[in-house]
Amino acid sequence: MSDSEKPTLLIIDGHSLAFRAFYALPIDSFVNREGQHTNAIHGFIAMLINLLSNEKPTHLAVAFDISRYSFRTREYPEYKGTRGETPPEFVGQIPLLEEALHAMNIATVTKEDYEADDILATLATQGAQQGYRVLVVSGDRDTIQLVNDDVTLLYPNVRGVSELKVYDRAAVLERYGIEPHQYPEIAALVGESSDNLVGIDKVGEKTAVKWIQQYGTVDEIVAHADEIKGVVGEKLREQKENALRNRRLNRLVTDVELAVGPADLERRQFSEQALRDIFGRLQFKTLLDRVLKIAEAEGRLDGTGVTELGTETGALVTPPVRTMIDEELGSWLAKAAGSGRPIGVQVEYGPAGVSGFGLATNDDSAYVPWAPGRPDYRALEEWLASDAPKFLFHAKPQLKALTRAGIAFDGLAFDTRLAAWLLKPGGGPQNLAEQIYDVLGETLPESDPNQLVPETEAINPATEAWYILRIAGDLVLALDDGTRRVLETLELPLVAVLTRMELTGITMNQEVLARLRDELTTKANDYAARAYAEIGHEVNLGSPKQLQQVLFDELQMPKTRSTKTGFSTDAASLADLQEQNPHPFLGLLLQHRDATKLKQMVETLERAVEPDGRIHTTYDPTGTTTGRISSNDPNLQNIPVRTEEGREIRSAFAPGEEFSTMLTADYSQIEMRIMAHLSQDAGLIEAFNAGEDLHRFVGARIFKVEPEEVTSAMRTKVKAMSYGLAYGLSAFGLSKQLRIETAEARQLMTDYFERFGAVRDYLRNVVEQARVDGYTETIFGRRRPFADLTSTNRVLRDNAERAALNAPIQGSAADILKAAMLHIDGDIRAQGLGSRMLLQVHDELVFEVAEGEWDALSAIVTHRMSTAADLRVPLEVQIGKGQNWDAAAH
DNA sequence: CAGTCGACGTA
DNA sequence: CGTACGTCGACTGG
Repeated sequence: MSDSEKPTLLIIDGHSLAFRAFYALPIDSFVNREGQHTNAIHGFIAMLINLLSNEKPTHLAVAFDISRYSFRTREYPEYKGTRGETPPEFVGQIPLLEEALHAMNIATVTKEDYEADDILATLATQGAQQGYRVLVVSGDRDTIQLVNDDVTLLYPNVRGVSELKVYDRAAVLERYGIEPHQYPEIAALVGESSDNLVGIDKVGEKTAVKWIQQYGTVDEIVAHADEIKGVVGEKLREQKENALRNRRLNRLVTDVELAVGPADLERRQFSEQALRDIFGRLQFKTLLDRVLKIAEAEGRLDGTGVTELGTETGALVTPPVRTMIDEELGSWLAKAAGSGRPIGVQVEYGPAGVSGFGLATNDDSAYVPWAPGRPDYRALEEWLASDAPKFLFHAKPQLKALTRAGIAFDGLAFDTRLAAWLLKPGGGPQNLAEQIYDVLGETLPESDPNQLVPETEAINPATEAWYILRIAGDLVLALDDGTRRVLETLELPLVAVLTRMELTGITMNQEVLARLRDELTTKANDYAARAYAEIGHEVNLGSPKQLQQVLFDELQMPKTRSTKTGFSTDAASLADLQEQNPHPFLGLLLQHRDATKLKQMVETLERAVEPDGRIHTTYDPTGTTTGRISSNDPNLQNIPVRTEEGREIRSAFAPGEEFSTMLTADYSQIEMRIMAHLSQDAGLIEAFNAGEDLHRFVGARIFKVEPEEVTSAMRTKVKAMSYGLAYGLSAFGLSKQLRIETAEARQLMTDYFERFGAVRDYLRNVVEQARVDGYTETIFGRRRPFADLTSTNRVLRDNAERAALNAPIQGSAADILKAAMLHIDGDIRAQGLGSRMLLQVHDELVFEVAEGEWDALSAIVTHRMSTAADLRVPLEVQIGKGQNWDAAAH
């Protein structure tokens, strides 16, 4: 068979090429509307298009590294150690590139513990044996060793990826004077700086080639080292171990066990829609047209929706699920968990409890049906309870189910949902199927819960576990060091703490709630009746639309701030109306609002009380963009505190029966303290170190009076100003809030910044830095990306600026309390205390205190909260004690 | 019945 | 024209 009749197998080293493209194309010219850099993807796809039209491959695959670690780093930890941290602009491009490739239905191949080069070597070897013309595309010179009569290397120029240099056997002979398979012998002697492989001093390419031509291999050269004269001979004898080690490491593995072979890589049809989706997100208009043109010419568009998952798409092949019990499970676990490799875990559970486990390695998966108390599950239980690394998606609800079933769990080493949120705190996938599509670009067959006889079988937990590992492989590559640190030191350990808090819940005094509900119902009805009397008819006071009718049509009141659907009837607007146009209806309406709002809240809480007499909220550690935790079902982070009536609701939160009292602990002015720390403003730092009332201190400076001369009006203004700073408050906003003239507000801000100039410099700098970096960062290294800072739309840009200004402050405060929670939880357990942490409200923690433990607990909490971070100012903690949440406030 | 809006509780 | 949330009732579109 002549070459032109042979099928052509094209295999590409994905990372290597994407990295070359990254450095070849200007970073700033390729950014999509989300602020994601796309230059590497663009360059890669452009190169791919050229290859498709020039080489017309019949078979195609792109290989990716799964992580920086492989069997080579195990043998030689310094391997590739010279490579610095991934440039931030490169982060996130690989997953998107994979998505784009999947949209084109091009297979991507990875293998745990190996590098992409080894996959290339394996597929090239198999391809050549099976009669393919093989083209290998890689920017790694080690792949020269693969070249032979059937295998050609296409190597990107220094300039980038627009041109590829062809290395066939003749070209290698001409360039290096040796056979391709001998190339690694030379590299081993000379060394390869990009892999951090040090060669032999004084030996360059010339000497190496000479030796190889004479002796053939490094082994032989070393064996005859005595024959080599001069300084180089001496160096060789001294450093021969380097060369031998290099030779071991640069030998590519040609028999990696892969889920696919060349024949599986035949090019396939793909969906135009899927392609448009991803290229649309990347904003690759020209490339989309070019890909579509080629695909159409080749007849590769199938005109259908998103591609189905499975072998026929060229996606990685899902390993078959094996159901295991008894000894088989024990030995499977021992083997899979051997050498400390992580295992993907998906706990299957329902209302009746845990019903099974999905477990997976990269190429194998197992389903374990669960039945409590069977002795043959001991291996599983021991492994679950051990610190052997486990990768999960959304671990918390699964940990809750395990705890309820009495199954101990430890070793949460990765949570793909948490990791995805850290990388993109905006939203991200909520369930596994979404994340599989998001990260891997594959669509799961979804079973319709409404169908009696499902058309498709629900995905097995074992397969889910396998997907989780694959997703983790991709996400790990996208994590920068700071984000990884936040994940490993804060978010992952916090999962167990939040799990305990949710399971513990908080006792409610239901008599108090019932009494409140009665009182509020009476009040609300009373206000409503009196309000109706004022206007002469009934109206739904809860309907903004009907209220507008009453206020602006019937009562002819002046128009308020306009909303999308008319004019505002919110409390501030009604207060304004009351001033301009006093009417008893307005006051009654406001009072009715207050009463009904509180009544609804009480009723919500009553409904939420479970049979144990306690409310179990659910914390969402991915609920915010800044790093805070949110609370829902019910939300216990917005229980009223500002008004006397509202606080009565707090008094219904009580310690459990066996507990003596409640303890609340909160940070005072933590956000201002973080501002002082980050801005290093000498005045503000002094204010906190002086230990006197912050607003009084600041007020004295601004109004140029003695602290004791600061009036309460002055203090109010300063307080509003200080708090507003961290939100990006404008003079206009300040004037509105304080009901003062804009000029006065502007003067206040000028005076403020005159005295605390470093604060202004800091705030400006945060935004500027975020514009350059594309993200902000907290003290602990948590990042929040921002795209709109460079938007030409002023509203978008201004909003982004205020959010960017606030993110490091709010986020750092969140980090600090999280760190404190971890330490407190650790201490409570280490000291074997019975007291329990119940609630977290952003800067406050609530505990129930066991008999006789007040001193121990308050010491732990005070110590751990005040030392949770090392700032330039002290972290002040206030502790309160009382028989309910309200009474325990200070 | 699901999704959106206005309003309002918290830090 | 002040950041970050969750929840409610009314309303809208189907």
